[in-house]
Amino acid sequence: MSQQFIHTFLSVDCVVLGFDNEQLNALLVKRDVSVEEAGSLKLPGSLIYDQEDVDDAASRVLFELTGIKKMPLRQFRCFASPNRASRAEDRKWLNQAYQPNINRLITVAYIALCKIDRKHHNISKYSSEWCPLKKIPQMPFDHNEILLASLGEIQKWVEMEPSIIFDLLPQKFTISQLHRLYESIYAKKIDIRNFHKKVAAMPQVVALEEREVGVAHRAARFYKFDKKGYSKLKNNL
Amino acid sequence: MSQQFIHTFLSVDCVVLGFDNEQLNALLVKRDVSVEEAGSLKLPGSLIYDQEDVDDAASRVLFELTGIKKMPLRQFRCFASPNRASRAEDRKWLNQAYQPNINRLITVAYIALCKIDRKHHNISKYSSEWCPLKKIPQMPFDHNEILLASLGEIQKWVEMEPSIIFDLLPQKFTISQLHRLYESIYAKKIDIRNFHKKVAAMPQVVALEEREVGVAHRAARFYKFDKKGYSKLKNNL
DNA sequence: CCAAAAGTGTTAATAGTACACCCATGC
DNA sequence: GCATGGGTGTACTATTAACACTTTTGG
Repeated sequence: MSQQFIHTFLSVDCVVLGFDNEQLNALLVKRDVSVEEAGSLKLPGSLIYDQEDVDDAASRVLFELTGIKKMPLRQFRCFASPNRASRAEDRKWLNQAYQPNINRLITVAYIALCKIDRKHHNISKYSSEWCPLKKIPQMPFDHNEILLASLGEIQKWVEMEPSIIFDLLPQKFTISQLHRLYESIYAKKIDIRNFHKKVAAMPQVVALEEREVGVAHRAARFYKFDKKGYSKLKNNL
Repeated sequence: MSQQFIHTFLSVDCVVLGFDNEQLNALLVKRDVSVEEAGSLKLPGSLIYDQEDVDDAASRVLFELTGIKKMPLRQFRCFASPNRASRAEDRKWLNQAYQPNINRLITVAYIALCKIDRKHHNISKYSSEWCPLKKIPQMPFDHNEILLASLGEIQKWVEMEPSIIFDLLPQKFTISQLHRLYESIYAKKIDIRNFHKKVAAMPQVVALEEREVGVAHRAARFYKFDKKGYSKLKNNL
């Protein structure tokens, strides 16, 4: 009776998104062993420890693989198809990277938003790199599926908690950066005049005196996200 | 090295909500062994099988414990605190119900919406019963926490996919039933006249000729949810 | 002076909110 | 005839969507 129940390893995988003023990028790690068949780039992820909550594991793994700390991480789904780790090359890699005879692997997927200029040290045996969403290669396991699913989640997340979008932008940003970011996330055109109006109505976005320099057109004004103003706003609801 | 990674059982737990024209109820199961310390009512849930996806496991477990089939089930979070199954009475029950030495248990939580008049057979060694949300007892593991978390999810779910709310109502329902249901889910008063207007603007809610009989006041009109009209509407977007 | 992106207002349509009285029925 | 819940309309406000030209700057 008892062996019919699953007894398994559990992993976390993180979809870390960054914005390069043009498009959304995902942070992928390069595996040191060459498993060409399934591609060597994958989502940052690893097995969780024995006495560890999954949420803690996600933070830890992200730090270990990319050097990134204190990222807002959001759990969004458990991927548990019985076949998700059954391709020969994936099993081979699991055996090399962890231990033999991992028969099945269930993963809990997370999303995180990251400033793309943030340094991601290459701490471990992995190196990490930003990859534009349009150029995502074939990845091992169901990582392509996980990434795809995460894109729907981020829209919902931003709608629920609009302030997180500023985690994708540098400290100082222009309205058009913010505009392009909104257009990327919602994957649609947003009228620029209505957008200015909308931003003007956000007390947490404050204009700075500083402007762009050295651009071959009218210099754009910089804005910053005012966390304090934002929490005040929230508390007054 | 390898023993630091978790190697664990995995369960699913389902929060099944029903509406009795007054308030939301959760479907709980009664355990056959008496574990009084932690209460004998719990969320329907069980371990998943070796070759089973978690989503499939949720449907199966719900059927096995309550007799309910083909419920829209929505995964909403993985609960994995290292201590969630470490209370002595919970471990004792796990040992009795499944097998000895389950050291830790990670669960994937689901929400489902159910017509409360739907018969839930008492198929297994469990019997199931509806329990008003205001009278939920102390439950084992972190089931109280899971139930609480699910209530936030259902609001979001209904906003995203309003048609699911009709899964909580009988085939024929009155506007005030629907009204009370909205008020329960959003936990706030909704103006009845504006509500009538809102319902009138929903092409998928169609008025029937039939009315209530034998009530000590003006008889209310019945309405039904027109699935076809609804999908047509969605496809035209 | 030209290319390139920044910045700026008005109007119309839609959705949401507030609010109070008469109607039908059983007892 | 009275208690109980069913059903109805209007006016105000807020939000969203559509739409085009002038400004600044570097080259």
